[in-house]
Amino acid sequence: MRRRSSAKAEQRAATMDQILDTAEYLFSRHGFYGVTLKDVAKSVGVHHTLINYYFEDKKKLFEDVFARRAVVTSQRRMKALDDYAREVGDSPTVEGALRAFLDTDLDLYTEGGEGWRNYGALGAQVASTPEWGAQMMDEHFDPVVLRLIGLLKKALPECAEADIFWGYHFVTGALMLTLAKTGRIDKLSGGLCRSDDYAAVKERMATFMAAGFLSVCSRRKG
Amino acid sequence: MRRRSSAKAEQRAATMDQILDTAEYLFSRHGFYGVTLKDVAKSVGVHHTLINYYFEDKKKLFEDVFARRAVVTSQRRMKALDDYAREVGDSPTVEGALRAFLDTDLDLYTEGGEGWRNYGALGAQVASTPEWGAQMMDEHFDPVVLRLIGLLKKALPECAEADIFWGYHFVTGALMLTLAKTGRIDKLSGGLCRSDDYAAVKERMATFMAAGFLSVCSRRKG
DNA sequence: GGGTTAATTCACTAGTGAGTGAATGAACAA
DNA sequence: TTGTTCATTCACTCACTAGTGAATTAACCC
Repeated sequence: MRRRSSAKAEQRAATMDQILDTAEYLFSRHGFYGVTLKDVAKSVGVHHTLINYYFEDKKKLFEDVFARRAVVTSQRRMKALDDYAREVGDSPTVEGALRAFLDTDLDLYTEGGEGWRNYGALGAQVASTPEWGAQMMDEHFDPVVLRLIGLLKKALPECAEADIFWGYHFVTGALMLTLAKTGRIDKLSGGLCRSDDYAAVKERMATFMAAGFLSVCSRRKG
Repeated sequence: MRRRSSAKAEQRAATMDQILDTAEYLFSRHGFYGVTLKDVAKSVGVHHTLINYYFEDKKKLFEDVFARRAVVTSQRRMKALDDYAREVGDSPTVEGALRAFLDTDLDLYTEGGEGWRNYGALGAQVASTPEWGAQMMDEHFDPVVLRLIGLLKKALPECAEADIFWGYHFVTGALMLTLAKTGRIDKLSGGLCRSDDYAAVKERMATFMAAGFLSVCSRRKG
């Protein structure tokens, strides 16, 4: 007989999700070392040792927080890139590939609610953490990034490989700072632009970056 | 009579510099909360309470670390922008302005030795820290950034202001990820590109970003 | 309803955090 | 040489850290 999820199992899942959500929020704001298990527990309204019960230790909690959504965004973008590649057959454009990669993600952060926005800020922190951050990025995002780079190479067959990798590096830097949502552009622009206006970024980013790739890659041919 | 700096004063300055250098290194790798005053003191070879003696408290130490070089890079870039503006009179180009801003800084990180490279990684972290990071960036870098934006507006008189601010946002994101020096691009590119190869970045960045600005700003005119 | 299992809390350990105020000792000035 | 100044250390406080193992409570199943 198929097991209908019991009240216990539901409670378990709900509590774990609450812990993950809260930890995600706090980690995204204060970083790994800036948050204690007690902070998380207190905010959830639960005894702090319960977190050890569910997540083994603090590091594991952080990794679980990161992995939970990394899987989702990674798969989503992979699918978008696959769809795009199928759609255009053998002739992708730089902007088309970047749109599949960037717009898909920006939509997610726009529509995904607060949780996704917190995760974005967390990802931005992880991405610029030399310690174990780069390694976590590698583990979760290498496949989809290499898929994008494959398409870019196809779109720019004459282009030096290094130019494409550095171009991707610029793209990801810009994306990470966007997701960090620090509020800096708000003050800098006197309120004209808003850190959380992902639609404004989506409107500009792929176009901007595509032109960058083209100019760098054509520069040698003068 | 002018005071010749005594052995004591020299010692004082030397010790403070050592503490600043060490704190800079550690903070850049583990973040504010990931470093204890004892870590710093131990690494310098001094009692941990000496740091309180010189720097009041931990937060103040961090701010002093950040401010020490922020002043230098800010002034340097301001001068480079002024020089460039004078040189070209009333008709700057996007790429020219970006070169004055970016290349000047990248040279500094290339030639400035290990201290500057650590500071770069620290700055990258600060820039993507929502907490007090954005505020520190504001305080130290708003003038030079607004100077750059002034030149970009002149170079792109038809361009919407928001496009220019978002363009700057992309530029700074890319620069920060470069300075973070996480090693990610090394693995991703299979060793073809190196995180610490600022010369490679300098070679491409201004060109890349200038083309981005131009394409976004001309997009509306179809 | 009673034994079983799992979620949650409790009491505790062993260690670390930043910071303070008094003590030490060495350069300094007269 | 003697009293002063100041860099540095020392002894200590108080609060907090992650984590463990036992105790408690509540759902579950027959």
